[in-house]
Amino acid sequence: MAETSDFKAKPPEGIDAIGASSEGASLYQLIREDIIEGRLAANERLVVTDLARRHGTSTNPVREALQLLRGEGFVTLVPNRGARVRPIDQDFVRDIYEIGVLIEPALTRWFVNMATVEDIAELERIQGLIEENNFADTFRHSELDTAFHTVMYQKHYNRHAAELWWKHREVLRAVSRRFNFTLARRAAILSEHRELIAHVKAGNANEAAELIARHVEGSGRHILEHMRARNAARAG
Amino acid sequence: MAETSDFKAKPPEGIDAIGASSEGASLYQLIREDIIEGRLAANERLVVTDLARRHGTSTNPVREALQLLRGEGFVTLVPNRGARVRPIDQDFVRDIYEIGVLIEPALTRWFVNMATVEDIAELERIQGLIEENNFADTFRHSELDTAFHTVMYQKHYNRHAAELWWKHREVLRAVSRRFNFTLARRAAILSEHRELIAHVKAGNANEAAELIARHVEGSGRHILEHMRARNAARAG
DNA sequence: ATTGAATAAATCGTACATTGTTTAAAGAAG
DNA sequence: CTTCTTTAAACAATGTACGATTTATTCAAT
Repeated sequence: MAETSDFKAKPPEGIDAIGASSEGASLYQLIREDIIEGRLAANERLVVTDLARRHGTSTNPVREALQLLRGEGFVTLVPNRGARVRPIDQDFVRDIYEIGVLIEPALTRWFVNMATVEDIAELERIQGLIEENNFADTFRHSELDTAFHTVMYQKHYNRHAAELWWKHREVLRAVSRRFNFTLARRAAILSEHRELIAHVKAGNANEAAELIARHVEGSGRHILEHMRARNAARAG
Repeated sequence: MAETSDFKAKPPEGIDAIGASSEGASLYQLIREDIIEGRLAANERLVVTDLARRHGTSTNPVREALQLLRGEGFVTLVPNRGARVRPIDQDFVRDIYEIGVLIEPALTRWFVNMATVEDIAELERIQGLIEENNFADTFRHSELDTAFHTVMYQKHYNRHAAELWWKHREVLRAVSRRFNFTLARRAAILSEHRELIAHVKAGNANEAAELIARHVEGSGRHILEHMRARNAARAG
């Protein structure tokens, strides 16, 4: 019933019901995307009047969007000196994937103990689509992969943890979109997902948690290596 | 040399260099305090014009402060319907202390491997003050206890994790300020701190991490039990 | 009692005034 | 002539005021 196109990755239930003013909401999203997609350079100044002109609004919605982004950590503000893009650099990526390594195993452990037949079927269905796609369309892979993990975390009782995961996920997804998956990483992703499903079916919570720790660790390292390579290429 | 009064708990280095406008900054802090201290009821409406009048400013700084608070998760906003206080209830507390249980052991493990003689001396000094105070002044205990853990986490390379810890810590501190420590909890805190110092001295990272997990778990449960008791008292 | 229009209230966007910061040019000292 | 200081003007952030739009409330009529 759920079809291919359903996989525009959406946040888990009850998360991030964006509530800025209508103008502000879109502004927030636009600026935020520009930051995590890398269209705005690290530490670039965000001049309120410029942004307002560019988006055809007055300054007030821009100011509110910037405060919102500051609260979420994507922008730094110095009094009377305005806002700057918080750099999404290697440190940033390392910080958040390391937090993922700590949190996701706990979320996974709970999921394994609570998973229904439908949950497992859904995992297998998505995994089927992932293997069918087989990294041909990397964007699609990213969406499917996110959907896979969302199935596991979306019902978790700890909404803070799930929300944190989602926020970090969005950043990592945006960053990794700039790179290609290595063959080794592709193989690891597929086998780890399959193994994970097996653990879920068997109810092996601890094994699943351990596996997810490795999975997240591997994903994080993969992204970091790509970033390092690109930085080296730029420097050289 | 550092004296008693030094222990107004301050955030670790490089964290939360508050950067709203001067008016906005104080507004942000005031509203935020009102929320986590419980002076503003759960789900209470935050009317911009009221807040502006009450604090003697115009509406714009208030709006920006609210967006900032929304970004940090203390306020919910619905377009065209304004802001409400996000309830800091048992779920909220459980969520964030559980995240602490996952993150703090990792921070601790790193600290144990990196601790200098000065770090350990500082821990012992603070622990001395904690035992000297012996919960006579509960506010002072709270400050000292926070300082104790800040020594461990402030130098950690993962600024995101440290920042997260600090944000959660502030909330838990505010909530627990409304309750008294049980005798059992007092004993546990003192002995766990002493044991922790011993582990740090011996370089037992794993034991220290395990201990911190128990420590945070115990602290969280303690707060939750108090909240439950009070809710029961209110209902009955 | 329920619906619907009138009224009140609050949010949201725009425009503007004020204050602080940055830049660049002119002048003084070496 | 170069370098440093001073100063003024452009620039941008912050705060205020106000009108427009949306939502909530009241009260009358069926």
